[in-house]
Amino acid sequence: MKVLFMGTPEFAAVSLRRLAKEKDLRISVVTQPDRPQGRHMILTPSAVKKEALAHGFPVFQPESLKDGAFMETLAAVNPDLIAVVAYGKLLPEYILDYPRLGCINLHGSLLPAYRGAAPIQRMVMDGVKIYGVTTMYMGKGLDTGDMLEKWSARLQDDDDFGTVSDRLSKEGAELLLSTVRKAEEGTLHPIPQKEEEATYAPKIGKADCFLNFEGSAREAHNRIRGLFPVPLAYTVLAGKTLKILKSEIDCEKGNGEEPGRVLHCDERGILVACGEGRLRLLTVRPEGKGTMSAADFIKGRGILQGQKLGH
RNA sequence: CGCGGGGUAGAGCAGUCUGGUAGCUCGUCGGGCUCAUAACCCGGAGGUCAUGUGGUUCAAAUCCCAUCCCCGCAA
Repeated sequence: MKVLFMGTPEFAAVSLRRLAKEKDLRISVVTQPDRPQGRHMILTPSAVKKEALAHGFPVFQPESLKDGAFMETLAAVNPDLIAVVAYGKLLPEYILDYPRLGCINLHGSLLPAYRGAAPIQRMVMDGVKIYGVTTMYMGKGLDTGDMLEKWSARLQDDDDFGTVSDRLSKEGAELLLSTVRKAEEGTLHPIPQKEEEATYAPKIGKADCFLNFEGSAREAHNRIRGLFPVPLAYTVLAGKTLKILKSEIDCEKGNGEEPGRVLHCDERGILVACGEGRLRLLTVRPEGKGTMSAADFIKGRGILQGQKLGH
């Protein structure tokens, strides 16, 4: 069976790696063009491209899917099925209609909740009870297609974006393979999404990462772990950004203290008043410095107690 | 070559502008105080100041040059 795999980040590369173990699949890969990335704007290939090259799969990196050039590529590859995982662009209708067995997408949430670009971060930031992944036939809209298979688990207190993403990429890869096999056999049972239950998970922006402690301690804690290990939540201390990597909830009840005020500093961390409850910062990264425990941050910088975080 | 901050004792920092004996907080080791202690007091050990056996100088953590590494912004 000829499969065209479309994906870009590491989350997608895990699925590609899994499919690559299936010797009967003839895989071609489409991924985003290399982009200048990082501190020195170095042209960097996507995680999926690296994975594809490691297996010797043909790789295509069209700037656009809408012009004629990609039509020729599609015709040349002539896939029986297209598998899409976090590719980063909506597919035009002619592609959706092309493969005989359809276009199957792996999405990082339990649809119809958290449609969109950043479902995993948003699930953790919202502190959902159950998280999961869904495979679906791709529709014209954003993550609107009929659902095929799901996998889910309970969100643990110590989970963060990193652990959940890691788990979902692995379980999602198995789920995608399962769905691909069932598509091949013709044993899938598509279930339409209930539009009225749909929610959206837009891309994470800078504003999503800012923490001013005005919400509850639990909200702040969920934001911090939902953004760990990237791109990280941050606040502002004395005019400089302070990234926050780890935290714990000290208490959840309101106590009328000014949000963002540093109440106490000791070897356990930095205790901060929130709109509701108190949060203890455990691991931070000051501007221009490396990651350090909050206790280390306190040393050498004098007392932080009474200072205000967030502006 | 996108812009910028940083690399000093096990950890976190000051000292660099204005070259001249290596400092602070904590940890660690020893001693003291105490019914006792994570508290307090006294003392000790621990540093080629990222790298170059680079340049300038009577003298370099400090000024100049090159390289490596970490981080913030931007994308």
